[in-house]
Amino acid sequence: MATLKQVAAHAEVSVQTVSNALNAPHRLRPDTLERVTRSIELLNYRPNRNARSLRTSAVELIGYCVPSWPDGQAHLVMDQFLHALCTAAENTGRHILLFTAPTGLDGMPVYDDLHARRLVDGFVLSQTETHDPRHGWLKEQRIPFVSFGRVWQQTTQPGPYVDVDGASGCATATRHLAETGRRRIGFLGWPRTSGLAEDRLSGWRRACQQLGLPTDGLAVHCPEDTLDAGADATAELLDATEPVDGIVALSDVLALGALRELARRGLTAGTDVGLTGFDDSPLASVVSPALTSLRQPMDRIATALIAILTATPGDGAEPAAPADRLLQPELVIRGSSAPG
Amino acid sequence: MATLKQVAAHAEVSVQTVSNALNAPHRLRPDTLERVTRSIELLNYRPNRNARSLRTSAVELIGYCVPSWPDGQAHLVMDQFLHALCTAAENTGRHILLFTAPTGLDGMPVYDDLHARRLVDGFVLSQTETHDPRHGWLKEQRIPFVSFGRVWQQTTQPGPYVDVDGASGCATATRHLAETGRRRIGFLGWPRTSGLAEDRLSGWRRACQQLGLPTDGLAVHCPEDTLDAGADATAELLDATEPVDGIVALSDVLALGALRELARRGLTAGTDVGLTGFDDSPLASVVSPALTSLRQPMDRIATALIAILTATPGDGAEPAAPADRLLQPELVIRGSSAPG
DNA sequence: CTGAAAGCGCTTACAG
DNA sequence: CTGAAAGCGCTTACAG
Repeated sequence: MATLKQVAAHAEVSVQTVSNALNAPHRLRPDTLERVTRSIELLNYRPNRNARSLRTSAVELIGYCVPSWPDGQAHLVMDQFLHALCTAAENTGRHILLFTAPTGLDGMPVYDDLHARRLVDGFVLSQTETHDPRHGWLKEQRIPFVSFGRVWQQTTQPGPYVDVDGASGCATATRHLAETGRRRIGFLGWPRTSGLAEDRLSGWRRACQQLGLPTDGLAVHCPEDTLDAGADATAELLDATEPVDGIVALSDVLALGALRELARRGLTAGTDVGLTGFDDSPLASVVSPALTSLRQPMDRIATALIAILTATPGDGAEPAAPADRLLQPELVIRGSSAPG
Repeated sequence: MATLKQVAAHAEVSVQTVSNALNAPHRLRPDTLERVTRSIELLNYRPNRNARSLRTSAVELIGYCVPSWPDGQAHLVMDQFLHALCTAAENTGRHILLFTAPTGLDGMPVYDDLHARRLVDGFVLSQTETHDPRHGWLKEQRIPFVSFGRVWQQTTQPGPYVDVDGASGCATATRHLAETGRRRIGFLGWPRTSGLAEDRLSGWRRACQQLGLPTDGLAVHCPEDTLDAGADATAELLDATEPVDGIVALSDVLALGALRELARRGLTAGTDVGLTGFDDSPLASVVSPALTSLRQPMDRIATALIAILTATPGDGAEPAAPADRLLQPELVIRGSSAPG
């Protein structure tokens, strides 16, 4: 492995000049730059990142805690997110360092340690929970971070974030069902203690109200995000005196539960009942009829996360406008919401 | 941030002694160690990893290329694999660095660069293709790596690997179907140019022969790993003069295609036809009936990968026996193979 | 068992 | 525009 010194000797300049050729080429005279560049290529020189990091105390590495899930509950769009995050990081010359940590406050010593030992410059948080305690802790420790997802605090969000506009997404899905002729559209949600659930619910309610459609008794709060819960809630909506003809589900899993319950009753999604999910997970295109779902714009999310995390205070690209932090999901229309 | 120097001053010893307290505590007198340890804790000292890496030229980081998939084709068990890999790496004091690269030989400059700049010590390869060119290239460059998956070369495997015993797994699945009363068991595979497909096919064939069951005309090679391909192949097996009553599918996706085709014909998996998949992906437990599938032992795979990659030549833990490199998948039995 | 010193490979004021 | 020198925070032979 060639070093800076060897390149300098080969090009007959000082090491400082070689360093400049790499990091501030405009400081060199064109002919010097040319000569140094040739030596660099000839010797196949690559700067040692550890030496650089030691000097600059920036490692260009971003920590991401790989979520663990209770048995079977896979994170269905994680590979999309990770790929997007990786690409966005690489576009700024950085990389993602993966680690595991206990959930909640118990995991914070791990974050602290990675930062203190200078394995990472900062963190991207995801799997953000309602009232997630990590954000406040990191902020207090002055450890750089950015969150995918809001903590849904009453007060202000502790630290920067990017999120998907779930309310707007569910409103879009609701309007879509209305446009395909549905007049009684139910909502499959989670318990109201979840900020995310509340947000998506509000979008459905707002759209219904604007369209003059009923909402009373049409929102069911599933105790957990499982097929069974989704199926049970769907049964409830179908057994009502006035059954629904459309269902906006807060997640693909709940929507799949709805799909199962419909099939069990001999009903067809898309024909008898319009149905939409959320996340556009791999499950959505696998079922039959395929599931209409709201896709999170992972590339834009990742780019925004990295941009915020790596923004140097005072470079003008300061506090992103709220609109930049709340990205719109895209409705991917499939058979489950075909015109009835 | 406290440095070694500051800790040394506080404990009234040399920096060398503090370093030893951390890396070779047995060299210190107990009372010295005690005093130094107290200073370390008091000052909340954490060794700077960059300085250490610069000196030792080992970064304790392992590169993993996050796969990108053509639209929709998600890597359904990637989150399981990544979590296991992360945990295994952390158990040896290491971490995973994520990166993206073009597939095949085109990506090798990225690997080379990460290694040359000392961002990683080596690589874990997955998504190993039949005749994967990466292995030979890395070996030639003397860049440390270990592969999840075999390259299926005629000659010897270039470099160390860990893999799942697909042949044995499919034999197990076949015997399982036979035990539940199936007598005519088909196989849903991929084209025979795939080493992995050939391996799994051989397990099915071997088991059928041992059980005295027919195999002639019962293996279908699906052109691609999609639901449609699986459904078409299943139709072929069911439309034969003597239709099958059992199906071993090489992947969960193909099995899901089979499930769809069965349902379309009013047949029920588990009752009319026994069916198994491979991977135990999140899809398996979501469909109805749920899919019996072969689960890859991710924790053991990851542990073996890291152990092989980080084995220092000459520490006795040398060449793993073939048995340690070929792990057995576990048959997770669900409704699709319920006794008929 | 403990310490003084060199050095890993860079970057960065500071001179010239 | 270019160079000599200091220093980032560690570890590692080498003495004592």
